[in-house]
Amino acid sequence: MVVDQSSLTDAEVDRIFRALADATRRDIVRRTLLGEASVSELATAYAMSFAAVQKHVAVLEGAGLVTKQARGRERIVTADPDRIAQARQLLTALEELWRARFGQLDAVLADPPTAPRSPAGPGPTPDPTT
Amino acid sequence: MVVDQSSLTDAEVDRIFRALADATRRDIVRRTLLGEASVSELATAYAMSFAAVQKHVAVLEGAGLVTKQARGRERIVTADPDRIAQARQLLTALEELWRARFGQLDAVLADPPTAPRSPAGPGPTPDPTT
DNA sequence: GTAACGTACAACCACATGGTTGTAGATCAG
DNA sequence: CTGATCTACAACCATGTGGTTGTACGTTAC
Repeated sequence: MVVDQSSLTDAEVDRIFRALADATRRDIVRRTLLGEASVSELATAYAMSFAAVQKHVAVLEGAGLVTKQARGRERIVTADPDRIAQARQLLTALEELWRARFGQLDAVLADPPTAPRSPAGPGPTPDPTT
Repeated sequence: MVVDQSSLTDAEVDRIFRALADATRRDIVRRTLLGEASVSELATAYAMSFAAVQKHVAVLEGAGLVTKQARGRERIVTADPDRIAQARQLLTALEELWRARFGQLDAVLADPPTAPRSPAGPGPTPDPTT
């Protein structure tokens, strides 16, 4: 019932999910959710070059999942929980869409005289040839 | 509170989010959540070749987001809402991780009999010794 | 000032991805 | 059987991705 005003472009959603489709980046999100960390601090945690971690952070930043702020010569990375919530909301919306498939149930309850139909949807009649 | 035993590999999570990082594939998931559809039926909905849609379905299938079942010469595609729920749960876990940053408040409320943990401090003193 | 540190960025490489076309095999309709 | 449909799969191409190394520049420490 919560009408979510996502206002996310397809391209933005692409970037968000793509950014999350990497274990290193998910771990960076975890760490920066728990507490801010500089890029170099993050880099020490992974078996890859500093530049590689830098790129991962850039991908996360491009997806809006983290933000960078300058502090002296360091760049402090902080995760944005709202962005994650938006992503989660997208998945929740999908699940609710699925629920709507059986949601004729509500219609049935509101419309008793209707014959109990199978939730096969607006497709052709199921033809089990097996 | 509900301890979800996802038991998802990093590689699996990668595949799930990567599969969701494409507008066409997300739309296929939507359609097949609402009702089953053959690959050729899906293909008519997009401005690309049948083979391209076939590949998208294969990516979704590889991620476990949809399943294919043979029906005559057609392959019926059906989305798996459980898989989507798993993905959502991963994001929820991240958000809860963030909440933990602001104190064991929830932990205290949800875990009364346990001895009071040492106040890890909600301040910016992260020391994630993995 | 000099050296070390943290970052940015470019160039490069191997490989995956998203698309195409083409060919071939099953299956349904006539 | 013949033809149309649906699918599978291979080959190919352009582009993106994840990693590397190297260089340059601002900032901190001494």
